[in-house]
Amino acid sequence: MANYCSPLDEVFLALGDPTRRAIVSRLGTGAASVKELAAPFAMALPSFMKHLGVLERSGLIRSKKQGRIRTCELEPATLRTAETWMAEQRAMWESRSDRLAAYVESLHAKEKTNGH
Amino acid sequence: MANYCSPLDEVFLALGDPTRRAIVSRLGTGAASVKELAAPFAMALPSFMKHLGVLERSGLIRSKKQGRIRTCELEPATLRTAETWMAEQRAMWESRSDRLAAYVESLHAKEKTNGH
DNA sequence: GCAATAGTTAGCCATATGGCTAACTTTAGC
DNA sequence: GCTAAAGTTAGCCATATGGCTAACTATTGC
Repeated sequence: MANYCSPLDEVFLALGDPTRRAIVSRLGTGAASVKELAAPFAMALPSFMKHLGVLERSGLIRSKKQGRIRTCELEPATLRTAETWMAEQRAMWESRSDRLAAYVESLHAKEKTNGH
Repeated sequence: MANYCSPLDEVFLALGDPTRRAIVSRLGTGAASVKELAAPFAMALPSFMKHLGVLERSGLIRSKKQGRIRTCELEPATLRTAETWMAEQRAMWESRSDRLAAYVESLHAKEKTNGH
């Protein structure tokens, strides 16, 4: 709560685009240069660089330049924070629905002892 | 790949806002009316309704109106699809880094047998 | 050292997002 | 049936996003 611009904002926003998810996917198989990453996309380089910018700002990827080549790499820890948030939500929902199921169960049991 | 506007787009975009994540969090504890949901936020109702609209469009929540009250509820299956995508990415990255570790390990072993 | 390669910067454009107010529409309650 | 409550619709505004072209910078390789 009191999320005054959480890093999660940037992470989820970054993942909310198919191009960027594809980049993350690709980087899951190993580091790559900007040119390699851009190759599959029918998009001008500057447009593509913006996507990389968003990903890097979010912390999902890291990059460094050696000579004229910039190499990008996944930062799995960041992906992890998002996964964790979602797991927490699911846990909350599941514990609640477990209690609900237990309650419904207890109603059934009561009904039975009442011979109804 | 070939993500011509995947539902994941909407889901991740929806989660990329603290207000909307808070709503999801709140709904994890049980269904609620629009007014109840809106109460914690210093925001005009129409603005708040837009957030609900985004969440519903993404499939993360469901709502129905009875009388003058609209009740919103979490759709955990949708949250699940996003969690699954992330788990897949992690799996990919981990299997790759496992192979990498194994490779490094094999190099060490080789070095050892070479008496170096 | 000159040309090609790999990025980068600047600036334009259309559309989407996230906020607002004001006015309207149903219900629910007295 | 009139008022208050709970949403909804319409329309405005500023900023962000995602795309482009054109022009520039810095390395590399011959």
